[in-house]
Amino acid sequence: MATAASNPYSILSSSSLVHADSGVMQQGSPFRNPQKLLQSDYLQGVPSNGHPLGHHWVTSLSDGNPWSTSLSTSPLDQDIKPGREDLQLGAIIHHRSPHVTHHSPHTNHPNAWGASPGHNSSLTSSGQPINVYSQPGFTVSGMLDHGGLTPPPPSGTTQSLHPVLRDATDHGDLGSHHCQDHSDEETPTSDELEQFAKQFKQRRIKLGFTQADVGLALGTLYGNVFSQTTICRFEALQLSFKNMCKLKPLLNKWLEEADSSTGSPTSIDKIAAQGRKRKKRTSIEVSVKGVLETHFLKCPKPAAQEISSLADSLQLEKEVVRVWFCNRRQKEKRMTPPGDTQQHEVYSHSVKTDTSCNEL
DNA sequence: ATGCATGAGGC
DNA sequence: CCTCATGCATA
Repeated sequence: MATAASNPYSILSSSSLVHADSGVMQQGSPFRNPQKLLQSDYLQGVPSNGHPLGHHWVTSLSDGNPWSTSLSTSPLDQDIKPGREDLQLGAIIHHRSPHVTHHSPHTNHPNAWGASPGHNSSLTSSGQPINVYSQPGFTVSGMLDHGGLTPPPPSGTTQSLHPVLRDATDHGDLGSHHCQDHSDEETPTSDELEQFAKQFKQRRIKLGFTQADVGLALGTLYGNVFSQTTICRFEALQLSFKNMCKLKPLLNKWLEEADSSTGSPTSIDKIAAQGRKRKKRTSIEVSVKGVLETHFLKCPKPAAQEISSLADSLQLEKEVVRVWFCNRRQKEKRMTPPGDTQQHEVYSHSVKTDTSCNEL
């Protein structure tokens, strides 16, 4: 509690220490499946029970369902913004392509991910001609077909996420001519992404690269640097559908590059790690998290004032609480819903049917 | 592998 | 203030 009480940012006075130790590529853990959900991962798995897969997430979020609403809500597809990194030193000539990943301008609201069980039919809201060429279930994974180097993908996994995978061929309202000539440019299906992520990971490990290596390689090869975190999340399908789609082509290219080059000097230049004032990460105690969780179940989107009072009672900064809710919501929207395969017992917390959760 | 955080866009 | 993409720092 007191750890983050009023601790300002770490000062970077004249003795600005540059910890360039970030070069340590430690984990090369070739084994997957460590351990999952260590904390109470809750999950609003309502008492519906029913599903053998038991993943029935986000039903409670009324407006948070991106698989149909959010994607189409965006007036325009946000294209990639190159200048995200703020390196103030011009010593490094970091040349980057203006828009390398500019593939699908719009018309990509594949909502193929986890359509809410209530079957939302919200596309074609503006009457735009959407015709996705994606096959449900299996598609031609036309990637890396280099000789017989690739082992057969373990396609027999029981962990199938997203039970409700609506196929694009189902659209019959505007001349649904499902042509299947897509490979990697068009929006893939969630299943495709899942397969790719899995293959990607195993190839990466076989080739002896760490997640961090890949992230850096992407930067040098295509101008988009990514962190270990992002690569990790990609492999674990913990990104939003849209985000996954964006990253897939890049990773695909890296994969081709990597396995075509036998022992090539994948030397990458490290861009200077710029020191920025970052707030010390607040460590929220488990008990406090439990309280926040409870509140989240009641109301995932508390009003500002409610956040304030909550923060006050928990002795946390308001900003911390606000951010917690933001992150919690974001987490809810990830591709892999918590506990898709192993659904443990969820405590049936009687959620208030009451839509308003303000108590002030 | 993940929790908390930053920041750009958008209402 | 929110969402969304992304990452430092940490368990």
